[in-house]
Amino acid sequence: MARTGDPARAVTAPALSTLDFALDRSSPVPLYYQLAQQLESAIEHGVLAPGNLLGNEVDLSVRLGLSRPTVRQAIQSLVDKGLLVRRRGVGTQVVHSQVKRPLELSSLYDDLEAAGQGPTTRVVRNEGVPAQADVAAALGVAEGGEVTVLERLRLTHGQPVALLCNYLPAGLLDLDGARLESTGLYRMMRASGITLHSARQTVGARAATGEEAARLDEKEGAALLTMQRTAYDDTGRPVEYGTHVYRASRYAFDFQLLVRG
Amino acid sequence: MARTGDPARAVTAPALSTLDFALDRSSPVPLYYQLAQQLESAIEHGVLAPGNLLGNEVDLSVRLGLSRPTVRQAIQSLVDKGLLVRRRGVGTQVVHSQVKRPLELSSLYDDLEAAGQGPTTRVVRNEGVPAQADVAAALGVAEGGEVTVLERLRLTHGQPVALLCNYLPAGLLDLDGARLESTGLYRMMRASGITLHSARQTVGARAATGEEAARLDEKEGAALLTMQRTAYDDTGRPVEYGTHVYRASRYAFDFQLLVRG
DNA sequence: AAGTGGTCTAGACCACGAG
DNA sequence: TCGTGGTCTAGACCACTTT
Repeated sequence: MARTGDPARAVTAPALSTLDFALDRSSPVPLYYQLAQQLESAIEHGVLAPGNLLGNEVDLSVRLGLSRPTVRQAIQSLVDKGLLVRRRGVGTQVVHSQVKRPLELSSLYDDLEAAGQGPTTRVVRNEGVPAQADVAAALGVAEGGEVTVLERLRLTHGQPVALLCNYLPAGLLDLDGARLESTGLYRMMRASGITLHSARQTVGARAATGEEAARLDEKEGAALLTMQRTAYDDTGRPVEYGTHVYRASRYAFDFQLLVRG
Repeated sequence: MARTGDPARAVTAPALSTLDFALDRSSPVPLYYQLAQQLESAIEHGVLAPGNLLGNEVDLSVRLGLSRPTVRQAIQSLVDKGLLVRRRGVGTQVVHSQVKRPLELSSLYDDLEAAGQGPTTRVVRNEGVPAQADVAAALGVAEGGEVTVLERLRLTHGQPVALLCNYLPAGLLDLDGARLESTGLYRMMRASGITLHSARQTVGARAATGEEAARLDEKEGAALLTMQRTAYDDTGRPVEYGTHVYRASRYAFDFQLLVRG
């Protein structure tokens, strides 16, 4: 299956002309967004194959009955996602395979969004405490001020995978234990109108202490993966600070980086 | 230093009206980009403080002698970077402190862009070899086809930090050993006209083998941080596949995630 | 009611890359 | 030379938030 050279045969997608984009002008969903979604779906389903040209923007806008800026906005959003490439004098083409789903920041979502079927969560601790120095600094509150501490043990298939310790500003959220075990922290935040925007993470490794080993069913000294994270909402306010420890034998971070042009 | 509530006093930046944005219409640099840079600089230097309103887009465009879409494009780019927040009916304001520099994908750049003063690199191996199965799959070449293998030892302050093993498609690059040690892989790629676009990474941990321990000046069984990465250029073509091992006692990944709206 | 950003239009000219 | 995307304009109407 040699796929070495193959100089990106630039064929205009034959299906594109017959592809019917259903644009609903009465819908509250923006036109550029409708178009972007349908293009993305066409790429995902292989209707638009890697290397296919999209046809120039002017023609496309005429055929769709949209203005060129609107079509550009749709295309641009897919370029940002890494699905399309624009080249002056050439055209817009579907990116050369690979790298399908950018994984939606999996490490962040996996951790905050419990749910699913395999993974379960046991809430070990959930109470208000005075903030230690590092917590206070991360959450932007006074040292000794009240914060909520949340300790959870995460398991998959009955086996422990991670120890999660999170701190939240006091009163940010109603942390019902039962819902936490079934719903996950991230969904509870979202349901409370908190929009996550960015997070700063540090990922490292170290040997397990005796207590960690006992809780995670590892031997003392086993390699653990550690992660510290501070998450911010869309106003830049810190909403979560956490220290997580993972069994390296059962867990790894898997994520996609996009280089900003 | 309690900075708890402080309900984001929405004050229009007093300095904004006197801020002189120097827009050069004869410059090849796009106007929206010039504006974005100057806004970013103003935010960075504290001229625009967190929470400050930017003033509405229409006024701003009139005052700058630009059209509204152009001003919007500048603002949007800073919103994407997480420096500004837009709210309907409210306005655009500087994000509420924290999270200044998104670190420019440091883990990727740190690794590829050697240079600097502290870190040095020793090239241990640099030759063409037949691709093993995992390498072939990652780089999209035939199994057994020729690829370039590159093994490097990275040191800071004379101490070993990491073992880097990278595979590149054969003939992609002129890998001059001397330049590799001083310049770094990433810069050499960029100089060859290769534009990095995205990368897929897996970060984990494990205990050091005897050989790794010897090379990294650790004890056998010490916790190591591991990373596998496949990097792609802007056409989606894989340009690098690597397996890296770091001394956990001296290295951690530090990066910023932006949640895509 | 007033003000804000969100979307959309119908043009225009330019710079770059391919042939 | 010609076609492509890159940039820019000067409007318009709408939805949402605050007062």
